[in-house]
Amino acid sequence: MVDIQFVRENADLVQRKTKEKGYAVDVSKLLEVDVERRAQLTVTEELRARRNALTAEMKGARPTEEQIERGKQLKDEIVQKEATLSELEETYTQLLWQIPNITFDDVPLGGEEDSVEIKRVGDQPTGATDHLDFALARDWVDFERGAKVAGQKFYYLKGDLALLENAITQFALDFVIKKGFSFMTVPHMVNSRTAVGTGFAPRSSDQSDEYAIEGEDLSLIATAEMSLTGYHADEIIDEAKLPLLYAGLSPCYRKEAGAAGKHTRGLFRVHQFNKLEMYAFCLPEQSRQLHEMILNVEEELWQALGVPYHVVNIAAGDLGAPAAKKYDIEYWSPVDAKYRELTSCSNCTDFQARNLNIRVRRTDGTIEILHTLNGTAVSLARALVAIIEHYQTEGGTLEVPTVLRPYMSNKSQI
RNA sequence: GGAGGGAUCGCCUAGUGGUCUAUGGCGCCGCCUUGGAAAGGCGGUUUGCGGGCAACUGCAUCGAGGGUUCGAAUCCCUCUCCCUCCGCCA
Repeated sequence: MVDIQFVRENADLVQRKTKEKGYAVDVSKLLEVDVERRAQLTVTEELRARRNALTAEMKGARPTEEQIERGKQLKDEIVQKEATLSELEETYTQLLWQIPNITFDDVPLGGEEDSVEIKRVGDQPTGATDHLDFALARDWVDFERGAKVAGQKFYYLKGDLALLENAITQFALDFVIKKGFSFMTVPHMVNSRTAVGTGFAPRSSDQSDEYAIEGEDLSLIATAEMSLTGYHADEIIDEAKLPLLYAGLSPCYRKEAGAAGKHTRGLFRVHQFNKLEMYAFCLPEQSRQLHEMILNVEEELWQALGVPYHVVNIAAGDLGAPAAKKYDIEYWSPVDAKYRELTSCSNCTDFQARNLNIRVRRTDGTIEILHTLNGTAVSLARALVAIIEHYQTEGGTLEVPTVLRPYMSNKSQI
């Protein structure tokens, strides 16, 4: 959620930014409820103060009938006021949680088409075999049996392709560790507080892209970002320890509801894939720079893998609620002759951190909400698509990118 | 999955209905003392939301939520997590 203090002081700005992101939220209604709620809170607190005073008065001696009678009356009033208060709180919270994170001013306005290319690296070759046809011909992937065993969009990776996935993972892992990220494996399920707090599940309603475990307060993670964000929930971290850089490896589970019509062939959009995610907890004043740093790591990594790409500054209307700004790296697809999403890198500022109560204690003792960022190092299924499209040879084999060879028994071809 | 025991302000800890506006110790901060330090003494030290220029002050917070009561850290219920034992098991 956003900072209510900020909303109070910048109502017009918040309303505008919210609209730009495509959210229909009545900010003035929220502020109205906020005022009511605070007034009710004051009244309730005064009554509680009177109750406390009465209790103090009764200390030591046996309470008189008159005192108990006064206490009973106070209690009734308090119960009444508290009921009204909690109703107001609920309305208030509901409205507040509808407001998405405030975008930075360098985020382009508009929808998906309005995202801005800010950089292009590599050339734009065309004419390659589709990754699925290529992989099927080598018996590297089996969607039919995936469907038999689990359902549509589940798959087996086999043989050298499975080994290649492993090699990419190892390479990327070594790469980000050198960049200062601490590796960790993470829970593959999270509770609803974490799912909601990270912005992946709505606060009330089961409309979610996550797979929920029936009868449990658990969902399969859609990304390690969820587990990584929750890692420091309810903690106050000393300023000197920031930024904290983590890299989490996990499978990602997505229902991909509503993905019909989008590019869905083969491994590009599936229900389950592995991903190595970079994550940062940092001081508010560090997050802009760290965002660029994480993007830079992504770029270096994909340059090392030799895949042409461009970087896109995602437009406001295409941003998720938690992000203040997001860069996507899209690789050039020689099959489709266009750029396709490969990685993503978001600055969520204090939005997720406020939800999950993650704070920093400054050296002067003050406490504030810290900032969080996340960025894909490699999303393995898509990485395989990109590499198959770019490294196929005329002989029908796949050249192994140079940097991956040490992780592939030094093979140059598979 | 079963049985039992736990969860208190950074850490340890006292606390079975009003003297808890939560004890004591450790750590930390400030002051006194000192040539300087240590020891010692005095004071302070959870977090959140309010009021006040400030000194200061109100409410909440003893794992979470609900209940009983004039009054709950304390009693009751539900849940979460931790420990021990049993069962199961990579």
